[in-house]
Amino acid sequence: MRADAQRNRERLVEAAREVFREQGYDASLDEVAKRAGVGAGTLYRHFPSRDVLMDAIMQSWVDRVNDAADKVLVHEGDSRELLLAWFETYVDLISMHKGGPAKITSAMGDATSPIVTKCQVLAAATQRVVDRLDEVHALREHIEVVQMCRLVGGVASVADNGNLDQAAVRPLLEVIADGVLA
Amino acid sequence: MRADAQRNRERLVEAAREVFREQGYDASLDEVAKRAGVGAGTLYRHFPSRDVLMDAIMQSWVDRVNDAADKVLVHEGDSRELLLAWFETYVDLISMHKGGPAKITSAMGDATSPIVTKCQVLAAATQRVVDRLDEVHALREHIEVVQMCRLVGGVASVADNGNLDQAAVRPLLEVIADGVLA
DNA sequence: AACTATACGGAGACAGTCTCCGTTTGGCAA
DNA sequence: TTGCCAAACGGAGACTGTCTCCGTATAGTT
Repeated sequence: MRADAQRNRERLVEAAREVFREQGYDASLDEVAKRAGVGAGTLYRHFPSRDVLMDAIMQSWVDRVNDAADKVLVHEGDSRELLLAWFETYVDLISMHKGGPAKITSAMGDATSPIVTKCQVLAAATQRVVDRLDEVHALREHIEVVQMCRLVGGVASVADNGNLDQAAVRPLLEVIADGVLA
Repeated sequence: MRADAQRNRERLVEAAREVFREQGYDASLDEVAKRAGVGAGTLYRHFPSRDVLMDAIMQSWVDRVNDAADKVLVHEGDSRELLLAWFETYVDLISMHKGGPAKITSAMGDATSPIVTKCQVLAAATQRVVDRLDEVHALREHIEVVQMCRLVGGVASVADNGNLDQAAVRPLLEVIADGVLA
């Protein structure tokens, strides 16, 4: 890749991160281009769709997911507490931008989505938590990781749309936790 | 209201019902006006926002919610089956248009939303089911109806966004049911 | 039939998406 | 160093959807 292309790409990702954080996932892409100091054509050449741009933004996010899972797993406490701690972390992780929870959760299990790799990271992290719980046979049988992600993602979507705070989300996560525990 | 205004209003509601069913909640409002054979101004005078139009469309839907609750409540079976039957019905009811589940669920508990009355109907129907279950002390304590609506609404939103079929939704509802049952 | 409050319609301002194509430039080969 | 050209740029503009404004039409009254 040519040096100017590389530079513009980075500028675009940085601008997008900024604009999406400020205005949510539906922010204007022309605004992103403007803020990056490039033409609209350049943006669409690098990132043919909003989702592809989203995916690029999230490169660094992958590390954060894994760190967060590490952190939760060293925690002590019973199975329910561990699971709830992960659920709350999960909600935080996918709620970076307005519209993010719905976006990510709908891509969960869709192999053609531009952000599959990100979903896989999230699913893998959740799998680590599930493995830990399986060691002590804490979970009901036949529960799949994808299903847990959908359930928690659903709660996060509702919270995102309805501007619910953590206190309102907590009891919902408790119901799900109790539902998946044996 | 003048007779022509009345007529146009009805035409608009009918056209909107049609267009939303075909194209989902994000369909073009100018398209609705066109299909109704009126100007855009007329549409916006009658219905200042998409939500207000949505609310008008749903007038007849209210009856269907109550009928559906009646139907579920005469059903025999244990508490879990009753609850699951209602959850599945609930998902169907709020999934009339693409984007509907998220819309309705985010309005749940927001007193300023133009579709509050519709949410109240839904919550009241759910309350009837909850009352029945409380008779036999089937539910865990401290679970609020709004929370159940949010949980099931979350699943419906995810299913709507990700095009999940009933078979994929069922296990998610089971987890929620097991989580709220004592 | 005349009057007027009410309602209508659609042109057009505005905003966002995305493409097309003339122009510029980075990097390489001579 | 120079010349070349594939690669990349930029932004005008086509297109779509939202919503308003105001000149025009008419329902209902007197």
